[in-house]
Amino acid sequence: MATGRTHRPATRSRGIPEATVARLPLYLRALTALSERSVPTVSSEELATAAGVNSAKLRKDFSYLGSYGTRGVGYDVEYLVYQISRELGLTQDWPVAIVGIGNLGAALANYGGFASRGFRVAALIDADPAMAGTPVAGIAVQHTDDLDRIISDNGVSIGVITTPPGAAQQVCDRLVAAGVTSILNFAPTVLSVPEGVDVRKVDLSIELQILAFHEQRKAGEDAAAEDEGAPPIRATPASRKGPDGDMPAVMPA
Amino acid sequence: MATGRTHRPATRSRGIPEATVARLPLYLRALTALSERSVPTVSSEELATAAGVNSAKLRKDFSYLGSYGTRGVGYDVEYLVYQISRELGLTQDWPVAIVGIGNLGAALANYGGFASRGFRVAALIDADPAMAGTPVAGIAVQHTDDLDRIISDNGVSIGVITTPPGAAQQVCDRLVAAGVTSILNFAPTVLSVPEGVDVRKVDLSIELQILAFHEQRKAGEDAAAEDEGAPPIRATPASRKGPDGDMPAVMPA
DNA sequence: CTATCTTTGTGCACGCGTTCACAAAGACAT
DNA sequence: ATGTCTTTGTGAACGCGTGCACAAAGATAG
Repeated sequence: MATGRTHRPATRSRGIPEATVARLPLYLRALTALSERSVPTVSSEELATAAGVNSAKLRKDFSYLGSYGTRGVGYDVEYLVYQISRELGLTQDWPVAIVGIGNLGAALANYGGFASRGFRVAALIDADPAMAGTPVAGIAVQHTDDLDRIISDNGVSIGVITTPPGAAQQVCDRLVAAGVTSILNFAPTVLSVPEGVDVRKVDLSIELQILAFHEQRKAGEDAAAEDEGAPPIRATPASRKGPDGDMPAVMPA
Repeated sequence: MATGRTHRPATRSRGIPEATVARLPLYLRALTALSERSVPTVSSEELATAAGVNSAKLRKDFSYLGSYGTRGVGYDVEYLVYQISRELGLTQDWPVAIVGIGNLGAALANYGGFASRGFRVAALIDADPAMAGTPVAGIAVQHTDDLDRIISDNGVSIGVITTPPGAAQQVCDRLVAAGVTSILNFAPTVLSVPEGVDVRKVDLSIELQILAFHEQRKAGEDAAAEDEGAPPIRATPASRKGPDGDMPAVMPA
């Protein structure tokens, strides 16, 4: 039974803030584009606009990595690409395992941007025996029974969960038990992991709901101010699937 | 030429902080699960652990919505589900258009959690003429040429971009011109949008890179402290596709 | 060698978010 | 009616992240 520990563990390992780490990939992408255009140097102002951030923020971010700029000139593109890549750990190979080869899992396996920077889809795992052996994106799907061995054999430390929500926690536990210490979770579930395991979640539904909130705010400037002050009596928002009609209808406040 | 304005516009419309808005979907999900189990009330402590957050944080979040709890008892599940749904704008229907029906776009169209709460896939749009008319997830794909009309006819205000990165900005501009004011961007690009348009990005590559950073930190406690102090001379991280061999090799610091 | 000009690196202040800790409020038993 | 007990709601302190504004550094020209 996993105790609800979902904190990101030891984010601030030493120095370099989490917010900066989250922006480094943005900088790296912009720098790579410049590198492909053979641009030798770039100023903080140019790079900041390319990455969509403030220039002061960018300079402060880079200051955590070291003094890699030249005053009056800017930053050397190639050198900075290498430094950020090294800092992010992209100079080494990261075998990744995707668990749950449904629509989304298959799409991720086929996603080109996946393997772009050091990440390599090392294994596809699914619980459906009928899928075992089926090639997806040129890789044969393997069965969940062999999960432990697959993770070990390939030295996978990063797992991607694209299973239905009901199976996510179980898959997560098995991945962690097999040695995975970083998990990218696409299932709409709160995963409980032991200390030392990182979990990042990608949740379409949440993103849409946040957008809907702002959208409502934008549209609500004129109309839709109907019952703002007086909350409606209806304690049943819709026909919820309750076993009996025993819904509270307390209506506090 | 879009000026690089990627700030989230007017997040703090009135009251309710952005961080709280981002957590409301989590609470809603946990509450819905409780509702389906016909649990009448729940304490902040229980709900907090179910949602994977701190109980004090949850109470403060709810305090922004109003005083919906009963001291000594907790929160009424059904009532809270309705209040949060209303606050997030989930009581109304949100037609969504997905642009770019590749692997990812098709997966999203088939994604069940999409239509779960008020969101309805109203249109699928792709630039490939060969795809026009092809049904994906039971919806016929339409061509980009009709984008403007499709958005208008269906009253779409939320667009999802799953195109290749090169086409993302152009698609974004067209969506905005057609009246879309909220965009969920899966393309690895920094989108420039005018004031009043919300953009949220989902970037697998960035998530993986952040995980790799922490992974490297975890693994780097024992070994991998090789050349920390002395950065390598190699200014060319790999064989970059430069037109000529004119790479700077400046090596500052 | 000196002056000027550009751009970095950063000290500082401010605002947001998180967490603690506790008083107020209500349920429940007697 | 009174007391006890549970749980909410929130004031206050703290820490992190952001942005301003400027001094230091180095390039470049004369």
